[in-house]
Amino acid sequence: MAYWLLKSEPDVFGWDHLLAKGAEAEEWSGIRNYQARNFLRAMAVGDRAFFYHSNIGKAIVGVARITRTAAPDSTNPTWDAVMVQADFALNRPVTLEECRQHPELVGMVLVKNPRLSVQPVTDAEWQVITRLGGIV
DNA sequence: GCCAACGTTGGC
DNA sequence: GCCAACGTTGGC
Repeated sequence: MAYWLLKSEPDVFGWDHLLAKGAEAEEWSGIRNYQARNFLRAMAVGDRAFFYHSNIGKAIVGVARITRTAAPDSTNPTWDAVMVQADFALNRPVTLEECRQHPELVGMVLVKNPRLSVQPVTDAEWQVITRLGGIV
């Protein structure tokens, strides 16, 4: 199983919105960047993804699960989208600032390239962040 | 194929 | 609201 990080602007589509969908999956559409698209295509059903809030909060707030591999984006079929479902909330948000400060997280893509909207997360980074945030 | 110009993103 | 960083576009 691979780990990922998905960015969202909470005032557009936030973690609460995904949580509210419960067992219903949401199409992760709107990705218009080749690097991000390639990561979407590398996703497998069952992979986990951190849910990151940019602009407001600037923190990892929850864990989502990939429920469908990449397929044409319904809003623009020349691009791809996966389906995601809320999995667990974190006990507390793990902020970008914390990732910057943490010696094991300074190499994160989130820290090095915060603009990339779909990112890979290493096993080690995943363990550190879930330990920091705590799984509910 | 290079690179300058432009647009977008996101942290501050 | 500003600006730095990055990606994309288009002229050459």
